[in-house]
Formats: sequence, C-alpha cells, structure tokens
Amino acid sequence: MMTVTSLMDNPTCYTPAGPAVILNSVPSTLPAPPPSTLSGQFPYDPPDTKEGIEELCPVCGDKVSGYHYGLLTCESCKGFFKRTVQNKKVYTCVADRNCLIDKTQRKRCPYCRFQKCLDVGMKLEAVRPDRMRGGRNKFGPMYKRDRARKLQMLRQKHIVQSNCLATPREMAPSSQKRIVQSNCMATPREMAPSSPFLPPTVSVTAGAPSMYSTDLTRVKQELIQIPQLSSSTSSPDSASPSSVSTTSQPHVSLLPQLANQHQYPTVSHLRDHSKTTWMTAPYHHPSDSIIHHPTYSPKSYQCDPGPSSAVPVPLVASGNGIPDLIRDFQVSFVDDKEWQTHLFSLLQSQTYNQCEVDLFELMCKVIDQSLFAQVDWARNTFFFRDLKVDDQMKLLQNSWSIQLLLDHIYHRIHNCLQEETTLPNGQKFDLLEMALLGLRSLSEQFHRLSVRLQELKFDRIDYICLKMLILLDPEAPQITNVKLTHEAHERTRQALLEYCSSFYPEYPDKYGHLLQAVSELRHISTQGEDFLYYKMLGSNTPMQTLLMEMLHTRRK
DNA sequence: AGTCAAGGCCAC
DNA sequence: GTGGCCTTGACT
Repeated sequence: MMTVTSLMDNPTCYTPAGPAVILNSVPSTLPAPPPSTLSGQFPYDPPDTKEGIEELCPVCGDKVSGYHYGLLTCESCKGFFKRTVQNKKVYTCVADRNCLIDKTQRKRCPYCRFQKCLDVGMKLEAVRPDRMRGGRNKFGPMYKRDRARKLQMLRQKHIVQSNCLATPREMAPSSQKRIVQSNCMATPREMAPSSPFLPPTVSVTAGAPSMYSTDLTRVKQELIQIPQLSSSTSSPDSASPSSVSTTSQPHVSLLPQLANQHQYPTVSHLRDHSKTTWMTAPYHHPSDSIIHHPTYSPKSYQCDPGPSSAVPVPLVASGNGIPDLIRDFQVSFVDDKEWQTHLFSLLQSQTYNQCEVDLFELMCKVIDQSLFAQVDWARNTFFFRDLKVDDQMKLLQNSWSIQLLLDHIYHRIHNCLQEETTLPNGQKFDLLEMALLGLRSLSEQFHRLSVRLQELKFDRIDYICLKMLILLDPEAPQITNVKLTHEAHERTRQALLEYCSSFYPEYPDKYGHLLQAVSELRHISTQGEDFLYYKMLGSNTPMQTLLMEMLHTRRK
C-alpha cells in the first residue's frame, strides 16, 4: 500500500554499502550529462536560461522534458505517474521495497518507482480528477518561481566561472572571493550539473520506504542495539538483512536503511568511507557557493573559523595534559567539518529539484534526522554504551534538544555556522530557528549564551565534555542504572574541571560557568520542546516520527 | 500567437 | 504497461 505520507519523507540513498557504492555503481547506467551544446533543446526554457541547467529526472535520471506534477521530470515518469494515479493502481514489490530506479531499470518495479515519484515530490493533486485537458493548474506560479531561481543560480554560476578564468588582476571583488575560491578548486565533476545520482546525499532513494511509516520504538531500540564500535561490526555493511521488519503494518521497517542513511557521520562511517571522494570532496551543487560558503556576518559575537576550530589547540599542541577520559570521549566525535557538510547535504537532499517546500515540515525532518544521528553517535560513546537500552533511550529523551542547541552554538562559534542558509531551490532556511525548535523568540537568550561561552574561550574539548555531561544526566527521569550514570557524570565533570584548570588558569571560573551554561541550555530547549510539540500537534506534519515520539514521551 | 503542463493516443 | 508524440486550453 502506498500512501501520501511517503511524500513527507525523502530519505537519501544510502545503500548498505554506503555512498561510495552509489557513486561507483550508478553512473554506468546513466546517460552522460547532456553537453552544453544541447542548449536550446528544451521547449520549456528560454534559451538564456537553459544553458547550464542540464537537469536529470530525479526519479530515473533520464532527460527532463519539463515540469510535470510539481517538478522537473522525464516524459516517461510523467506518464507513469499519471497512469498510476488516474487508474488508482496498486503495486507490490517482490523485493525489499528499495529497488534501484534508474533509466534502464525503472520498468522493473512499479511499486518502488511510484514510491520514488512521491519521495522526490511529485504531487498527486496535480493529476486532474476530471481529466480535463489543457489549461494551467495552481502550480503554474510555482514553476515560474522555480525557473526564476534556477536562472538566478545559473547567472551566479556564470559569474563565478568567469571569475575563475579571470586573471588575478580581473579577480572578483572581495565579496565574492570565498565563492570563487571554493568553486575554482572544484573538479569538473564537482562543478557538474545537479544529478540525483552524483552526490550521495542528493541522490534520492529508489523507493526507500518512508521513515514515518515505521515502528519507531522498534527502530529506536534496534538502532541502539546495533553492534557498537568496539565490535567492528558497526560499519554500514553490517546491517543484517534479517533485521528488516516484516510486521503486519502496511509499511516495511526501515531499520537497515535508517541505520545507514543518517546524514551525520559516525565513527564507523569515518572509518569506512574516509577514503571515498565524497568525504573529501563534497558535492557541489550549483548553489553550493551560497550553501557551503556563506558570507557569515556575526551578530554579537565573532566567529572563529581559524585552523584551531576543527582541531582543539591544546590537544594538538601539547599532546599531553588532556585527561585520559576526554581522549576516550574524543573517539566518538567526528570532525567538525563533517557535521556541517552533512547538515547541508541533508537540506539539499530534502529540497533537491523541488520548487517549494514547507519550511516547518523541512525543519521537523531535519531535526528528526538529527535525532537518528544522535542515537548513532551516542551508542558509540563511552559509558553510554555500557548502559541498557531502556536507560539509553531515557537519556536520549532527556537530552536530545539540548544537544541540538549545543551543537549549533558550538558550530556557530567555531565553524561559522550561519543563522540562515539558502536551499538549493532558493528558499531561505532558518538554522537558528531549527536549533531553537521553532521558537525564534528565544534567539536573544541563545545569542547571550553564545557570547558568554565565546568569552569563556569555549573550545572543542569543553564542547565534548558538555555533550557527555548532558547525555549522562543521572537525574534523567526513570533511569534504572543511576549508579553508573552518576559515576559517569561525576568522572566527566572531574575531567572537565581538570582540563579547565590546566589549560585555562586565566579563567578560574570557567568550569562553573560551563555548568551554568548547561542549565541555561536546558531552560531554552525545554521551552523549544513545548513550542514544537504543540505546533506539530496542530500542523500537518507526520506524527509518527522519532521527533514526535521524543516530544511526546517527555510530556506523558 | 506562443507557451507549456495537463491528458490522450498508440506502436511497441 | 511503457513512453514518445500529439492535442488541448488557460495563461501570457
């Protein structure tokens, strides 16, 4: 059974073998990107706009013939979608409902093909119930805006390219310098037009079922139970096929996909994919110049994007003096750059080739994905991994929103995470609002806290310790192993105190201020949770999400 | 009159 | 059932 709820989710294409496999396996069956000389062949674009916009169908990768049912697709997927909806066809998948859909295999599994049509955003309501021919529908203005955005991006790209070719004397003005630098360094492939298959996070899954249709408790528990880092089986390859749920629910469990498709990297991912090109050379969407290299204008505090931001100075500089426990913690933390890369990749994948998205819905999706990432991160962390699943769940329920907030503060201070970003379709997405769970009015508190932490020289090790302290909260409701949690918390506090005293003697109260900051973070995030919970209840966003479950559990 | 996104047709 | 091409008709 296929439902409209699938529209709500747009999981990205992480096969058990990971993103690298997609890069290696798909292009052979794809048509080569149309050369720029094809400019002018598409009837839907004025000649000056289509040069460089070499769109491929987000469903199958075939050549796009125009806007159909909400987005640019090929003629065959248009026809397929129309027939399916008009004739109310019900398909079944003989495999695992995650069949690869590309130009050569799109006929093999109509179930997965239709699922993918919905996943990428084809709109059921664009199929006319009365079958009236001709005319225009309500999406006309949306198509127009989308064209305008694409044209704008294209022009920007041309400016960048011409600047790349320019001699130093002709270089771009300083306002464009960063954009130019980033794109000039890109390989031809990275500069290639957007394809649903090129970037792992931009590719759209071949009919992967919606996460919103899964048994979330089961997913959550099983996610936690996935063998941990120490067992060396936590690589994406290791998800057992047997863990695919075959419950009586209309939708298949996503567990293997979910466990592997999260957008944020895990230690195991870093291990397994550290040599793949996507980790070192992120995909460059034409709009990447905006997305990945924002011109950050700090509000009331300075961003510190220097070389010390990604790697803590004390650790590298001295190599000693860091408490051993903190060294153990560091193992489960990924490189800072990856955090942002994956955040933006997720935003891209959720909006790829879509004219307009509901920003609140998008925010909920991204938060939801970050929860899966948190689960994945936490299960590899020291102390936490020794707790029972029930306690692990309680601790995550108790801390997820503070973690989200702390992540944003840290990345704003050290990695120039900006307040807002431009999505591939040109819409603005408010990153700060997301960190505040939708409650923008808390931004003043957020900024004040950010300033104070920056004044305290809040560094990466502080950040790691605070995250662990927040996670291992012995006062989390209903945990059973209070003893271990309390002990873990105490040892972490002790390690942080030791670190602060050793490395920041000029800030004698730093440790106390950091703990105070945690209290404030909790205060802010609790308000955010309340706001989001009631807003989600009153909205059309899917209710069966991990996010909703987290919000609901705390309010039982 | 031209555009273009709907639905329709029909060879395969 | 598929998919390339045709027809339609609101909109510009």
